[in-house]
Amino acid sequence: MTILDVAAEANVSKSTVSLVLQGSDLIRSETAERVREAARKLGYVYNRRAGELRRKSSNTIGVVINDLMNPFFAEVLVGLERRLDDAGYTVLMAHTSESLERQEKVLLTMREQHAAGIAMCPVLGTPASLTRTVKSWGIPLVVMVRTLGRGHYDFAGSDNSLGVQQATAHLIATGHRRIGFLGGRSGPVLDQRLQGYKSALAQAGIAFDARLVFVGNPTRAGGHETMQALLALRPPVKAAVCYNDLAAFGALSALGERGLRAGKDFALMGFDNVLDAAHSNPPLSTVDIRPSELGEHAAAILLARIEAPNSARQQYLATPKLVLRQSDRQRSAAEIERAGP
Amino acid sequence: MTILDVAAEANVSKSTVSLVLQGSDLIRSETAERVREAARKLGYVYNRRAGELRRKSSNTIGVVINDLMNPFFAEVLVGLERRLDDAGYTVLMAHTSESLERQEKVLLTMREQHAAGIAMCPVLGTPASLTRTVKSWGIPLVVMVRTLGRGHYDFAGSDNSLGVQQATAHLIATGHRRIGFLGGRSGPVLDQRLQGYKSALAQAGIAFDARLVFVGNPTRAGGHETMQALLALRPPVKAAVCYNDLAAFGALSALGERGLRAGKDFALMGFDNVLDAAHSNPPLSTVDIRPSELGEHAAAILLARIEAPNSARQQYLATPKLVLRQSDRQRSAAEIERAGP
DNA sequence: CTGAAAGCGCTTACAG
DNA sequence: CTGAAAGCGCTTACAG
Repeated sequence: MTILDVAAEANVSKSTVSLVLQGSDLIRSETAERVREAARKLGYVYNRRAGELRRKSSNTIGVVINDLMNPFFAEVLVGLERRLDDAGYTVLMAHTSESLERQEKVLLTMREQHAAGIAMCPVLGTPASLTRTVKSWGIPLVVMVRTLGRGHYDFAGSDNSLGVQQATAHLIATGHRRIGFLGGRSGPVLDQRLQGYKSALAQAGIAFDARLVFVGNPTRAGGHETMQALLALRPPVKAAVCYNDLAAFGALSALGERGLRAGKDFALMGFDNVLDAAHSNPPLSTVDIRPSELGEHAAAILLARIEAPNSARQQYLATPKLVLRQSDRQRSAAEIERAGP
Repeated sequence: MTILDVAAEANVSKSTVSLVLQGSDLIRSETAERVREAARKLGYVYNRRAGELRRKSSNTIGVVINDLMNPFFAEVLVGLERRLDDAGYTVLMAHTSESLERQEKVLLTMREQHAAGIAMCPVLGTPASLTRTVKSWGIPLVVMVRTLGRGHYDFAGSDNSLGVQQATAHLIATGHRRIGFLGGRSGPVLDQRLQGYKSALAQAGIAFDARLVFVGNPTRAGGHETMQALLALRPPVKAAVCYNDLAAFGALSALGERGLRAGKDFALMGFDNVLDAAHSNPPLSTVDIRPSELGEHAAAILLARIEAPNSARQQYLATPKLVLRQSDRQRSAAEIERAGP
């Protein structure tokens, strides 16, 4: 079932069929209608592969995600996909599970498929040179969430430093001076967020205390563990900002196990504002970087790059916005101090 | 940069290059090595599109997911992708957001791309005839999670009725007789789960009370709302089984807002056992259907179907297993009754 | 073991 | 406005 069959059915040449299928206005409308009718009748389906081979173009865009289990990335992906779909592209999704090996494999596949572009959240430990490598393949690339060195590449992410600074400053403003930092694996994002934490402390004239920083996995389990460690400290710490919402959820769970409740006995801030944050127990106060919007911006950047391969470098940095729900509320620090552990 | 360039570089014909690239043993190893060396030197990259066009085969498998924001589906997807990747396939992922229109569009794209197979969680309201339609395209299909009528198609899902029955029976065994059912949008899965709820009640000689069933969205927000509605009932209800974990998380949140805690003041059961359930506040007791394993089984079924298009119908129904963490624990029903609302 | 030739299903100048 | 012809980069019988 090819264009030739349709041509025969409609009594035209295959060029005519091709033109009609592309919506060209070179063809008289009666002829076009006859062709469309024939295609419909025969149940013809376009062979995109053949078309793309000939035209040397592609309408698929590769998206590589490092951790789908984290709702943050799932939300980014959904935004990205929505935008790409609207633009008529198809997404070839690949999941790397933080494995560099898988990432390389996946990138090769996308190259073999002649992806029209690639959007990727690089795996931790990705060499900064990767942006150049992909560029050398002639495939437009947008890096998401995690920066990849100081190179010259399109990027969509968030102002991590500013966000954590705001969260920390908020906690300070409500009376806390000993504030923990929980979760986060080493990488550019952790560096940036810790940076924000430190600068908020500095601005308030509070000395940075490395013993209050607990690095772990940026997962629920990691948040749970690090909160347990934090709670073991004496004198007790009553406030913390988390690397991300996922860690905060784990922290909420650890607090609950001790009979403590964020928003009453403890002040806790997340980061990301994933959808789940609105209905955690208690609802999480966090830093909103609008994940799905981030994905949409990444898509827009990539599409623009495809249009204009040599235009200036593009960048989207979500401006963080505090959203205060319940986990940060509490009795005043003085009250908590009086109440004791 | 094609096979012809490599052929020239290695002083062989392009057929030879093709054979070498396919790992054929028809070629003398010295020649093969020379070819591989030339390819490496020139930075040759295989044009999969051309190869597939000629061979009339494909190594991409379409995966259509209805709701990526639900971690359950994200986990299914991860399992599926892992297995497909191991088998050398590439996944073309599409997200339908419960839109029938998008589902049709996405399916057409997969057809145009000549997907080697399709794995899909159908959107609510998908006509049962879809399985036949896809079959008529000659594309192997495995349906996941939601059944599509009584047709003859490969399926991977879970025994929903049995799972909810176990959860409900567990609550009954711990002394409850008035048990709510929360969340779930109408569709085959809800029917099956409600069925399990009813049969557990029936087995215990408890009359079904429609006023205890609150249907809503199978989301956190839905769980939150329906729990609020349940809590408004008089006399108070102290136990509920949820449509899924997501609804249970929302329910946990609603309880918390009232100063209630599941596992102490209320007995709550989820369904799915998503990763998050281990670290919710409190950790959720639920019905484990091993989501990522479900995805792996779906992949295996699809791969088997691709191998043997005419073999017997395949089916995987995850056997549910109760996992009791904390949300179901509580003072005995008698104690709760005595304590009052 | 290796090469010459046809063909997968399209698109795109080029004539007419 | 429409058709004949070449070609996208591969694979695969078929000779030799």
